[in-house]
Amino acid sequence: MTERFGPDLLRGSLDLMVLSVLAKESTYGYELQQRLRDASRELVQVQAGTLYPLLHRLEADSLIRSKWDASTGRKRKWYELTAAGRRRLTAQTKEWDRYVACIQTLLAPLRAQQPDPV
Amino acid sequence: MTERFGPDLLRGSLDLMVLSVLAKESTYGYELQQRLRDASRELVQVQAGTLYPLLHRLEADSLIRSKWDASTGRKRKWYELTAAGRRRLTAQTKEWDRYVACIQTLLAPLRAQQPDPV
DNA sequence: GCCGATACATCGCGTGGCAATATATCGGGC
DNA sequence: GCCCGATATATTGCCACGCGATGTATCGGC
Repeated sequence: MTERFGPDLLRGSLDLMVLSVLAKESTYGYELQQRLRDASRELVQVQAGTLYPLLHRLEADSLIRSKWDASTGRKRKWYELTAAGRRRLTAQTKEWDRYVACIQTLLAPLRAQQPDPV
Repeated sequence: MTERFGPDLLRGSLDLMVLSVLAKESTYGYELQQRLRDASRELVQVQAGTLYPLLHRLEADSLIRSKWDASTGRKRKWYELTAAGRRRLTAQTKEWDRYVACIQTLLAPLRAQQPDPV
């Protein structure tokens, strides 16, 4: 039962995660939160005070688009990716991969010294 | 010629990078900066205004230890890892690996949709 | 002597995750 | 009918930290 990831780690890729969830399927804030929690085995627990401002920010940047809808029973704010959002997602994924590869290289000699436990 | 990584990305792993450099070899601030720059092909360019406070922070947490020395020609503040620093490095590396694996899982369905260009 | 590289330091700014708090609605148990 | 916990969104203030700007000092080459 490992702890959830700290704020500094999340900072680098929360946007990416949210965009990727919305790329799979349009949804609303609260469910998005559950989705991230479940898909990460409780490791990514985005707080409400983080998520909603984040969504507003993405919308202000026209990366996502929102629409209030109560037809599914409850009044919810549904979000979907825009074309710009999809482009950003692609770019951000590439950026993330580059970053991971970079750190991997930096840590490589260290791992050689202390071989990783399989 | 890709751009250097943004502040939000670095936030998650700058400590880790600095600790890993010092694990290989004790050194001083300015050279540490060059080492990171070179080892990352210019992608990680830690600013002086970031590096020095960071080193002070690590030292305050007893993860590194410093010593002024001018015997190599110039007056420099040399840093080396403490035992606690080595332990932290190990822990932080594990945390990083877990995090990367987690994001990898979240992004997996996306990559399946849009297969990565070899 | 001047200038650029080396070397360390500090300040103020902006960003963004977080806890706390607020508000409203819904369904189930009693 | 009423209460309570889950659902659902929003805002506020706090704090950590990367960054640009700026300051200071030393060294070597021209």
